[in-house]
Amino acid sequence: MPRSKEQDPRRSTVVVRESAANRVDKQRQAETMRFAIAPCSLGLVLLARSDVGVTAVFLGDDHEALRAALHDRFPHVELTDGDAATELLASEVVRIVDSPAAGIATLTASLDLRGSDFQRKVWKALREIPAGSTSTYTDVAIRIGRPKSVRAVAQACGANPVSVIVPCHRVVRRDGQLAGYYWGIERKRALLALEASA
DNA sequence: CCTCAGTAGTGCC
DNA sequence: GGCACTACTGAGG
Repeated sequence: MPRSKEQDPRRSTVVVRESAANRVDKQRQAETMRFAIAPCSLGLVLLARSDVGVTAVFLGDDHEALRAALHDRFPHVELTDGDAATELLASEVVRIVDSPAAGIATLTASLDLRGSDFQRKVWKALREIPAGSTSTYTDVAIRIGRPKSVRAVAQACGANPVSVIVPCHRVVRRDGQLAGYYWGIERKRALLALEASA
């Protein structure tokens, strides 16, 4: 599902724009990300991080598929098994998923979000939606000052590389329908149910 | 129910 | 630059 193309802006080349200080020199030598996979009530969660912060939180049912998805997302990045710190972060995400009341969606690590300016603006807005509540694509569009960019907001939600932590699952249609979820609509439903009961 | 147009960001020529 | 995608929405059959 994640496209695999040379000039996908979510790619490591964007690091240049994201934070010049952390840029790996033109990717002459590949950047490295560590990742860890842990089981949770939704299946498996994969967390990846760069030297800057968390770059990905994927959901799935299969170790290999998750790893492949990570590679699709960051084709030029060298992936290595997580260290203790990465495993810890993965377990934090599991905790946030399985007990949203305790989690309060804060991770003890910074995020390294790779995307366009517009996408990061959307993702930032999503992080302001409190657990247990929902917003709509229209509301988010208004909040970022682009009231007509409703569909683009939805698209940006779908491109969110850091599920759960950037709670794109809390955005639903104006009419109350759940709309879609990259990791499966059932997971979106489950996440919202867990948060609602917390 | 269903279709349609408006609309804007992004992917892929 | 161009064209075809959408996790949208409100209006009109």
